Amino acid sequence: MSRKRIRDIRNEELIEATIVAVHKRGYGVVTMAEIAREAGASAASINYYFGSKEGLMEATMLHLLGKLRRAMSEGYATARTPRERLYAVMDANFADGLFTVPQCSIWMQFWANAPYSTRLSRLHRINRARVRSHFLAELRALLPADRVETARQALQCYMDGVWLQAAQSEEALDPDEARAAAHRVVDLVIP
Amino acid sequence: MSRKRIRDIRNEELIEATIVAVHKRGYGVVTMAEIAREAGASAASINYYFGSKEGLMEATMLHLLGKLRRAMSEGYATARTPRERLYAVMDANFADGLFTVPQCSIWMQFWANAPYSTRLSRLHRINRARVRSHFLAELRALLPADRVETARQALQCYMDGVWLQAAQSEEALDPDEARAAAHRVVDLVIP
DNA sequence: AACAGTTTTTTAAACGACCATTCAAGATTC
DNA sequence: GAATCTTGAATGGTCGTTTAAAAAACTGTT
Repeated sequence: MSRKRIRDIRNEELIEATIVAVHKRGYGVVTMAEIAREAGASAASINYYFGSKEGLMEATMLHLLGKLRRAMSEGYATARTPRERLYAVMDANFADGLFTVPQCSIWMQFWANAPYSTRLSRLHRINRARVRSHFLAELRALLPADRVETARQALQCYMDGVWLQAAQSEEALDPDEARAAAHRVVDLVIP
Repeated sequence: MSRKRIRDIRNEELIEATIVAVHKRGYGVVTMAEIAREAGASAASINYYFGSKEGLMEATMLHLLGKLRRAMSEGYATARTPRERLYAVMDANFADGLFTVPQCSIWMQFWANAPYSTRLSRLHRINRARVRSHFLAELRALLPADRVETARQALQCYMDGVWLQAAQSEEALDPDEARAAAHRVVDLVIP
């Protein structure tokens, strides 16, 4: 039990260090040594835990996807109407613990690199399909059928676009404001 | 004059090869040798023309930005009403010669890497500001002042989001359909 | 509490591969 | 014959991964 715990703690620490290091230096050029320094460990120990650099990156992506999935489940649990659930999908993407520059940044990097890794692109496709089906389910209850698809594209692309911009930001983000803006966009699309 | 011509031809060829090679292999991992092979030249000759890998990448980005700027100017020239000009901004982003998988892909890669290069991020900021001011100018003529900013965010982020998705596509893109979808989104936001 | 044996964790150093860039010599164009 | 262009080979450096050995953590026994 205690043995298991150590492994989990190290995993978490190394993944957090990966997020920070990738944000600081960029996915393409960050080195194992830099990630290790960020975590106060050695490059060799990262390989001990994750097998390879690619394994570390995949684990980091899984970690972020899990965070996003949990944030969305929580929101869904309390939302009662289709519109509230639509807000909830948005809010999950702009949740306090998720909508930070380093995380938007690393998400962008993964996104850009997903086409070159079958494992990453698989994770990516699954996540996108889930968001998509959530949007469709709620929009069908709010709009006539012939306007659902356009609204879905508008909202889903909006979310992606906000993250894309956020990754470029030089100041800290304001999740509250982001959620408020997202609600305004929802209200614009579905009066 | 003829000497000048050769240099221009080579520049163009090498930049096109760069776009294809970066699309195939990824910005972070593509090598000079791969770009050279794509162009049917040697890695050394790329350095002869562009000085360094970073110089080549910057020139490629400038090339793409120029394309986008020209596409937008053309559209603006014929558009007569604010709504038509709004369509024109969208159409420029989804123009036939621009909205292809390799170009969306490389754009994404540059985007992801812009924060780590002062030169790239500068180009990026300038382009974004120009698109933004175009949007604002037209939207102010179409909407009450208190709804302009929300509409601008919705449309600009939508554009970014579409590119982001397009970069992941495994099939060829359909610029016609993309423009039609963009028009529908404009109509959704500005009834 | 102390100790010896076992397992898990850590890292310094070595390895091997890869890559951007330079350079000098040759090819091409004017 | 001079200027421009091209490239094979050499250079110098970087990085991911492996390895072997040490350190630390744990276990059961006395």
